[in-house]
Order: sequence, then C-alpha cells, then structure tokens
Amino acid sequence: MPELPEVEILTRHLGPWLNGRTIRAIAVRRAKILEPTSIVHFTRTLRGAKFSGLRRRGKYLLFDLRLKTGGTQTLLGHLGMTGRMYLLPAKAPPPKHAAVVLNLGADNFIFEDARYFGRLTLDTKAIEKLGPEPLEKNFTNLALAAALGRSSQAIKIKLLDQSLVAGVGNIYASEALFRARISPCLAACRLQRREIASLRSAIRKTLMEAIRFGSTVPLNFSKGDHGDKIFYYGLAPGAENYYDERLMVYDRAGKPCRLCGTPIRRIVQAARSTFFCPLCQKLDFRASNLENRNPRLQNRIDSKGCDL
DNA sequence: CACCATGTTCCTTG
DNA sequence: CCAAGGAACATGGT
Repeated sequence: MPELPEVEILTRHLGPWLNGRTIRAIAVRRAKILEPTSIVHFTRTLRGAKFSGLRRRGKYLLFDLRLKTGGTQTLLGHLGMTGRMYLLPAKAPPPKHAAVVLNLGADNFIFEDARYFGRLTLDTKAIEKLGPEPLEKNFTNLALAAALGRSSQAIKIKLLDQSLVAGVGNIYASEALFRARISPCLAACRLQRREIASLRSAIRKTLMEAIRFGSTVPLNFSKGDHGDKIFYYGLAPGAENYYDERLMVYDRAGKPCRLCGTPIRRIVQAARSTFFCPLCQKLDFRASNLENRNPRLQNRIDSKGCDL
C-alpha cells in the first residue's frame, strides 16, 4: 500500500480530521512500533497534546503537535509494508493488529499494521538521511546524475535507495523505468545524460499520476456501511476497470505489454521483484525502434501522459 | 505446504 | 571506509 503517492493521499485525507484535536488517552499494544522511543516517554509526551498539522516527507508522515507543556513536537510515522492509519468511533473495538490507539474523544486514531514493520515514534532522525523530494524543484537532472555517480548497481535497485530520491518504492520503481524505457538492469553509472533526464521526468509523472489517481477515483472510505472515516486503499465497488489499467508493468508477469504486446517479465533484483517489458526496455535500446508497437495501445498510453 | 508481499535495517563478505 | 548481497523482522494471501 504505501509508497509516496499513497502516503501523500493519506496525508491529505487524514490531516483535516486530526487538525485541532487533542489526544486524551494512549494505548500502545505493540511497543516495537515506537522504537526507539519508550512507551513511558511516548505516553507522557502525547497525553494532552493537540494535532496542529500533518505533512509528508518521502514515505514518512510528520504529525505536528502542540504539547500540553506549551512546546511543539513532531511525531514521525511510517507505514512499513502493511500499515494503515484512520479514525474509528471510540466505541468500536480496535482491530486485531492495532499497534497504537490514540483516543481523541469521540474517535480513536488507529495505527494498524499486520506485519508491524511500521513506525510511530518521537525520534525523527530517520528523515535526515532522505534524498530530495521527487516532486520538488531540488530534484534536478544534475542532482540525479550526481546521486547515480559511478555506481555499478542496477538502476532499479538504486531507485529504492531513499537517499537518492525519497519516496520511490518497489511498484513505482518498475513503473518509472518502463515509462522512461530504461532497462532495470542497466548499471546506474551507464545512464546517458538524456536517459537521466527521461528517468527524472518519468519518476515525477508516475508519482503525480498515482496521486491524481488516488485523489480522483472513488476510494473505498468505509468498509462497513457506517460512515466511520476509515480510509481504505482498495477501490469502491464499480471502479475495477479503472484500477486494472493503473499499472503498466508491476505484477503483470506474463501479461502483454500495454504498448507492444510482448509478455512482461519478472526478475529478482536485491531479493525483490522487478517487472519490465523486454522489448520496450531493451538493455541496448538506445536507438528508436517503434515498429513493433500497437498504435492503438500507444495512443492510450500517450493520453495517460507517457513519455515516449 | 510453498511462495510471495507496497519497507527498512543490520550483518557479512569482498 | 565503501559497495553489494542476503537475512531478519511478522503476518497474511494465494
């Protein structure tokens, strides 16, 4: 669920619900989620604190708090692989994997995480190591070129390095490389200048499109039929077709490339799946070669804002 | 049962 | 010291 676009969408939706509300009680069901903050420190700091803002940095959520002592504090959140954050009526029982429950009066703020890889902590030093925000101005071609440097590592693996650029994860790394028509296996140092420019643009467009998707399409906000303010990433019933076309290569092994029809391939890099089109992203594909493409499909891709 | 999973960190090896 | 690869974390879905 959570890469930069998902965290951005969550930030936009959750922020207004939290703003101005006071934390009245704290229940920590999995202390691991707070690390390295202790339960005692966490609880003492947050009780009586008021939410004053919600921001995103990379895949992290930054909750701005006004403490009851008068000071301010940033609470850092990360969803890991399976984390979810939402409000639930205080009278409802918390879900099985609720790691932290913050009572805000009539509602509880729930941090649920089945695998407990996520974080909700008072220690914010993790964000210091992050590279530029891909959607902001300082993510330039020059910055990307410098970050790739002379690394011989495959470009797909490099894109997952959060000090290179913050917020790209396993899904959008494959998607951005497809959009830029660059092979995931190409050594980072071997990208030419125009390939770097193409990749930067592809990363930005891929992420912006995903944000727009999540902001535009009717998301499933309440699993049950009570208006519980729960934010689910699954689509509301009836939106399946749109969802189906969202991704070009991720999790599409064996299915036809939406541009040329060649079966999408899955490979493993750094113990994680990479998906790509072996024709559109040919390793030595440095001259243009469009004759095998289906013009009708190409039209559709172009209308979605693909770079070609 | 086997394998896979949207992330990060730590350990080992070279 | 750095780069690269792999395991670990913990649970659920197919």
